[in-house]
Amino acid sequence: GASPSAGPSVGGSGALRREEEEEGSLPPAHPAVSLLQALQVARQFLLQQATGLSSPSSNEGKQPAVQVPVSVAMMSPQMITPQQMQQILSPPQLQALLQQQQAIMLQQLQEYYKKQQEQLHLQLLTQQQAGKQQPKEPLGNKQLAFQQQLLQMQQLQQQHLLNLQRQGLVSLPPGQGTVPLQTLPQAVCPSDLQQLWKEVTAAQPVEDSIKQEGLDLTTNTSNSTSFSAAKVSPPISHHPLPNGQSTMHTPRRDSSSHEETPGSHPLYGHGECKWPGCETLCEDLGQFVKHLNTEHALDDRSTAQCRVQMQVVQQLEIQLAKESERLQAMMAHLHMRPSEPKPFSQPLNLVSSATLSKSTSDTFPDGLPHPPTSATAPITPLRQGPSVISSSTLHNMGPIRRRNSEKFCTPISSELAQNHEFYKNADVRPPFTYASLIRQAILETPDRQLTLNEIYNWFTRMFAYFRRNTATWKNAVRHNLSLHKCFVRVENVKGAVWTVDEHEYQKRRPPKMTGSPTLVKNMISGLGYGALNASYQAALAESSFPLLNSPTMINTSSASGMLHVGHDDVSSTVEQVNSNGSFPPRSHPVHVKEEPAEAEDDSRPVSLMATTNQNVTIPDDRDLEEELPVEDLS
DNA sequence: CCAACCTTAAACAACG
DNA sequence: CCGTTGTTTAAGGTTG
Repeated sequence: GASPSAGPSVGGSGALRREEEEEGSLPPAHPAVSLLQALQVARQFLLQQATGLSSPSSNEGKQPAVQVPVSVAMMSPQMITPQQMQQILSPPQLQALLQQQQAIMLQQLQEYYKKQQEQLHLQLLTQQQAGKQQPKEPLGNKQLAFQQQLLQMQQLQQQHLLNLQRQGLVSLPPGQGTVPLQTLPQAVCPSDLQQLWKEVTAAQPVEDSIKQEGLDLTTNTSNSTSFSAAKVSPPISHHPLPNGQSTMHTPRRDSSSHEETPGSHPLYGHGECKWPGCETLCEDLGQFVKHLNTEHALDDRSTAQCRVQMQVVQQLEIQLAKESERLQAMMAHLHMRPSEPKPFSQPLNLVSSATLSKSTSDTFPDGLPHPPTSATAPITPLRQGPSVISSSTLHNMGPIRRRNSEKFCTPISSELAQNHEFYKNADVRPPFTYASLIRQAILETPDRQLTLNEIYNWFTRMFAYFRRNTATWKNAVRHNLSLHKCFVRVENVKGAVWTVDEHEYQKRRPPKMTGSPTLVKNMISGLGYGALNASYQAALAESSFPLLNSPTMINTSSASGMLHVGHDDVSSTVEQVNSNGSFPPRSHPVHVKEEPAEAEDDSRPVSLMATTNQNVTIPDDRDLEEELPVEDLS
């Protein structure tokens, strides 16, 4: 019995190590996988809401009890991978296609919304009647569940539309539940509304109208700016519903806030910038506009954010589909027939969403110079998506492993910084390699060293995705730690910690970046338009990046500062930035090798987190756990 | 088609 | 003995 590949090989200590290890790419997500992810997101989302998002996880080791039936994985349909499409089609074709696709998607989505709403209402009505006429105990629970489902649907819709708005996919939803008809921006003609309203209530014709609207979106190619006129409420993405809440919550609630802001901007609300990840305070619209143009111009960062945003939207769409499916199953189970289109009793989000789009696009908030847009202009044919990122988005959402994206387009820290909220809650796989993630985790800490377990915790804390298959990714993490030279293990009092040898880590980057003209070309065609420069900056940023939790800092000081600094000095930059995090100036973070890592207690746990996390849904008990453990040997 | 990368899986050792 | 931490090796997939 000779073991096939048994190779305990005691001797070789790292003999095989390649000198240039990379972290460049991202995980190869298969189409099926991505779908699976989406489904998982949906599930988790629901679970979170359903459980009132209070998961009593006291220790880091245990997962918050979110179990996702693997069975879901079976449901992945066949689909053409974006990658394949990319191979087959030329960039222009791709773009056109993408555009088309989005239009269709939107359209379908809206129809979907509508139908779902109808059905839901029907259900409700039926149920209520039934409930009145007969006590029917057993139905109680189900009904609750139902209503919850309904609420979730609504939320989803809201969220989705908001997201669409945020990225300019949709001009603006007049009603959309959050905006009272009266306060509709001038962009929408009342007449249009009325007509649509009629159609809507007529139930049948609605689809047609929606279709028209959907098409409208596409045809409307000439107008470049989409995120112009809109009074949009700030993303109310996460507000979990109280568990058993049964009443239909009218979206009204935030409508008031809109009315308060006269000449508003979709990205501006409550005195702060609503750009994902950025909560910069701006006193007035003017200031905000200025801020927008300086901080969120067309650069790599914005692009990346846009991409993620698109991802979010996609996830939500899929999620919605999934939930709807589920809902139907539920209804089927309860012997309710979602047929017979019945006029609903109250304005539905979805309806209003369908309403929108029409004329809105040309409206332009006067105060908006819009330099970014102009930069985007070259991409004329595209209109409905953030064209700049569209193609890259294509990569990004699919199975494609865009190794370049990390290096060229999306600095991990930047993307993370802006979207950690997203990754935290959505079960999507972060587009970074394990190596870069690990590094990020380590660099984030004041001492730049973490125990394995702390790294684990960081993963689970920062990414919903990593709350799932722990065995797998933990193994991968360990694997990466061992494999890459840039990760240095340091013996410590309380065990061993891992540090990053920035030098090593950086070592391989330059060759990669300059090394392949193909990549660059690809990138240009993909990202296009001035992204090259951005890529450079991205690489820069990636190399030197710190905390994700303080968006402000990243937005301004680090990002801009970085650009000016020059890539050679990354390390110094790192130092600078990190000093922000308040840690004892350690002269050579890199060569920590033998240090016992004396007293790194620097107890400043929450400080960073506190800045941004208000609405984080996930209770990190481990957070404390993780921060404290350091030996407070007084 | 190949090489380079990355991820995943798994065997195995050292340690507490 | 078990679980964690580290190391290695191998295989499979993607990309250039």
